[in-house]
Amino acid sequence: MKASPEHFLQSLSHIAPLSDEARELFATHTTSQIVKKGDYLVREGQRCQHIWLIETGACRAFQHHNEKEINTGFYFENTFLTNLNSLRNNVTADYNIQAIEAGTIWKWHKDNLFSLYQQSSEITAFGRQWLEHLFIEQEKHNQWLKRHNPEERYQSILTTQPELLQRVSLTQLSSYLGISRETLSRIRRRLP
Amino acid sequence: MKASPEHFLQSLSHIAPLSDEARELFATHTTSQIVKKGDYLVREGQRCQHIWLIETGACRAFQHHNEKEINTGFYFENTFLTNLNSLRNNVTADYNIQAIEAGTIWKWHKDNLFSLYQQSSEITAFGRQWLEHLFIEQEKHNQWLKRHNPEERYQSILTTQPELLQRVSLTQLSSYLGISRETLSRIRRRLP
DNA sequence: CCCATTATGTGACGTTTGACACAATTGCTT
DNA sequence: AAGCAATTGTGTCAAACGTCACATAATGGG
Repeated sequence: MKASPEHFLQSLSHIAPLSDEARELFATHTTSQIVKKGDYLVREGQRCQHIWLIETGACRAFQHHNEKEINTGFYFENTFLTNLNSLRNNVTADYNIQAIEAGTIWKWHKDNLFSLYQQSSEITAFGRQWLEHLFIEQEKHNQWLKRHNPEERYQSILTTQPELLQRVSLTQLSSYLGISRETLSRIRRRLP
Repeated sequence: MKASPEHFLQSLSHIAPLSDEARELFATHTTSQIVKKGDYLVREGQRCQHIWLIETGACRAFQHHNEKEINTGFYFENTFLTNLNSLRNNVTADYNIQAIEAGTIWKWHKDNLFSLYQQSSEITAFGRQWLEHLFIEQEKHNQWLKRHNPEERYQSILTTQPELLQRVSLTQLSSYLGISRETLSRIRRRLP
């Protein structure tokens, strides 16, 4: 099997199933792209035109605020990412998406995506279910932020996504946790 | 036109259009319900079986944590609400949905909803677009929590959703802002 | 392999927040 | 209208956090 996103889409079947035909249709409209560390997929102020699927590598979403960078999400292999607000509502992006590791990604132009939705009700159903999944994750993240204090948030990263610490700098992680770099450093010192 | 959710669905057309036929199909599978202040639509530990549409009144989503209540969302007229994780994945709910004002709501059972998705690709497309909208709102809310300090968060509520202060207690609002009741009280004192 | 650059740790200090206790106010019920 | 319960405000104090400054460690390019 030549490299393609089809294998990934199949692995998603527990979240949102797709027939072989729909998967192939989806895969024929994508192109591969190599990204270097630091490359931007979208910048604040631009209009986002694609959705991406990370084959290898990692990306972050962040926005500038008061001379600092606020990291709002980290994305790794086999995840979709896009600036949905910009893509869907044709407005300028209010956050950046940047590669933090070199790698390769698949991309779909939004015109192709919308066309696929119209061609295949199965792909639309896939989109709905995928968005349900995304929404639920986002809602959980939201509750997590409000329910836990900084130390608890760091602890839960340690236990539930330890790989994050291997692939993301502590400076980036600190703003994701909603605290300063120094506070994160001190939390790490006083934990086992 | 007799009371029905159809009028509301039409008003959503800028977010997600529905034909007259699909709207009517959607509306024929709903039932009306009267809720009193304090009624629960879902409790933690139960399985959520419905989606609701608020015609009049207001609801909140909250979870218990360390003897306190963390409010994670407030919902008013003409908005859908459900515990999507519980509804979709058939797991027990990890947060409550409760009416905070008396009113009337429309409800759809999840079996009906899933059946409607299968009957009408237009309703599936509506679901996808509605979820896109929900995801974007949730994502913005997350960024807002990380970007602003408590005082800025309260300020932005004042300017962008002043009605929230009329319909939600300050105790409830404080946990939504991620701060204690007392801190919110002091922020209010030192602002004009 | 060395040096420059970046990332991370730490000390000091002022500010903010949370927790607890209690007072004042509001709102609802009878 | 009175009285009770719930909500909101406030005083005090300790703990947590942010900021600034600088030290140390790790990384990467030439």
